[in-house]
Amino acid sequence: MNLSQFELLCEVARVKSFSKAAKLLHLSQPAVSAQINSIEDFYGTQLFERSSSGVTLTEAGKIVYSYAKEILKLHEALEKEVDALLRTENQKLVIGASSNVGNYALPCTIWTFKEKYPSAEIQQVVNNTDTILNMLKNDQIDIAILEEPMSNFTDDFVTRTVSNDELLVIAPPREPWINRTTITLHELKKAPLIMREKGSGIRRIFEEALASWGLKLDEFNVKAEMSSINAIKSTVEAGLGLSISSRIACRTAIRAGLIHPLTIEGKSIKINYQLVFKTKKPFNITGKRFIRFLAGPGDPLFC
Amino acid sequence: MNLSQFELLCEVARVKSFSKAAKLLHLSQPAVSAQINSIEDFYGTQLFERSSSGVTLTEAGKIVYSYAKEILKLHEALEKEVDALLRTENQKLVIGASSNVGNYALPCTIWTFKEKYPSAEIQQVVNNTDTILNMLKNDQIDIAILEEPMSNFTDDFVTRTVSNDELLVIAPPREPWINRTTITLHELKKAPLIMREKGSGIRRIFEEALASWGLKLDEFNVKAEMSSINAIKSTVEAGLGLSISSRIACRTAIRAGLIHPLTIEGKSIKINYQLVFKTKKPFNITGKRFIRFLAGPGDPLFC
DNA sequence: CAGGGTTACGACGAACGTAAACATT
DNA sequence: AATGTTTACGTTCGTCGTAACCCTG
Repeated sequence: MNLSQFELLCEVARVKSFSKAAKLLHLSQPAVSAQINSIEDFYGTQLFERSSSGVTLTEAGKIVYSYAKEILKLHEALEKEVDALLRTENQKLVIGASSNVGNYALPCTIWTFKEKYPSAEIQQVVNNTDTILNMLKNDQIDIAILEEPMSNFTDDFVTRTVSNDELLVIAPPREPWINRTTITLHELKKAPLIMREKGSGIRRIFEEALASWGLKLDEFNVKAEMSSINAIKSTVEAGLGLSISSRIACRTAIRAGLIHPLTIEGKSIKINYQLVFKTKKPFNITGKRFIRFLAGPGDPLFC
Repeated sequence: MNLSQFELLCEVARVKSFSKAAKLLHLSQPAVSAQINSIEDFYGTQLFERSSSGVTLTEAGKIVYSYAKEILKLHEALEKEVDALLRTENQKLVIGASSNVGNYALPCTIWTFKEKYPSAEIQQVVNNTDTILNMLKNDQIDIAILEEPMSNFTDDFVTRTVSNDELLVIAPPREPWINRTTITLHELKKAPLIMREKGSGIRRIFEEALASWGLKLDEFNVKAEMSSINAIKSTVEAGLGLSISSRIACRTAIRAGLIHPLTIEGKSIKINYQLVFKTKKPFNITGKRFIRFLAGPGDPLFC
């Protein structure tokens, strides 16, 4: 038996569904199914009652569940104690992140991480995707979290998808947009558009999406280029144009009614956020833990 | 992290040596080394101080060790509870064993096993190797423990070595043997010899050893064939001849001074005791546990 | 027929054993 | 030399994801 199997079992028991647990653990449903089967095989009895509307713990399952929680708690305490002992050691980790990730997602992630590992010293660097990538190459940062840097990557780097998001068109919250949920590509081409600067991951993803539809950014009515997401939001809010943003970057502004989100009719532009680091990097304990942490249950960035 | 890794760590900590732990856990030394390395990597710090005279726990290692013991204890309690819940279920396991194993090794093994899993119902069948094999084929027993049945086996069976032993020549504890520790092949060929019956694993192993030296049993002076190990020992003790036996079958008689062990000069005949079961066998919990148990630390048969 | 769980299968990585190297006494 | 650990390498087995399938409301 494996601690991660206990974690899986606890997650399944908590959400009462293989498929939901699979999503939360970043696994496929069959993988969860197989793991549960192997655990049941280990204890020689069924632990979950399967039904078409999810699963429930059997009597034996309840026993295993309660002990599994205890064991995991004990192991967390173990990690904390080792942590306390090594407090004097090098626990520093420098994380670089693109604007979207660094400004809107990562702070909460780091906060959760530091709650689990209080002695970790994390330094955060935010810049646009290209700049962060260069810093990673030059060893100025240990690890990066970026919009999917696609294939322009050598074997020297490891990438691992940790979350996903989508691109939105953002508009001022008034006519003609306020009562619409979509915008046609044709409309978007004509509208005044504010873009992020070159080197922005969001901009690149948008351009790649355009390319896949046979379009180029030149054909659009780009009024301004800005490197600050806040500046863009303010500009859109002021009604000076539309822009492109990730959902996470504008979700609070949307909730506050400051800007209005639109999707492009019939299209959807997904973003994968990835962890990137050098293959040969010898991480200290904080680095190893942070990588493990991002692989754990729940969405590490949208927490 | 894995429970078996905790077990390995505890074993290493207990015996303060990678190589000794490897033997006790039926692993190679490099395997233990690699596992410890991977555990140390997980916690981000060294857990054992290596020296040429074994290993000692570091401060961090002591912490991990104490928690590991707790976690394993908790997991044993978990198994016990599941066990109690399933007490009404089918917990029966029929184990067949050859004379050597069944008479001299298995009783203690089963006793230890039942101490760990009190609800297990184990029935033991003892007969010679060939008979036990036939019973296994006919599903009269669930599992067999035998002298290595070599290669005369199909894919339908799984074999797993669980312990080893050696063949001895046993002699009466008086002249001319009492002051000797070895016997030449030439002497053995001439001496009156008492053999186990055909179908005995011990006899087959002896005959195979002879064959590897270019000899046949016909060339020996076989005075009698007996199917009872006790009868053979009594006969040897009475000075009526020499015989061949496994060390485990005669160790108490040797300790009591009733018979005298000899090895064949320049030769050594090893015995591997193996667990054998049908590949497709769907074991109940007792069966699974028994198989796991035999793979655990310590020599399961010479306990 | 849609949501949820299982089965089948190919790919990848972890763990093992063997053998050889290396370190210490 | 002997004992004990590490490194190197090929093999095997476990775990994963994809895709197809099956069951039930």
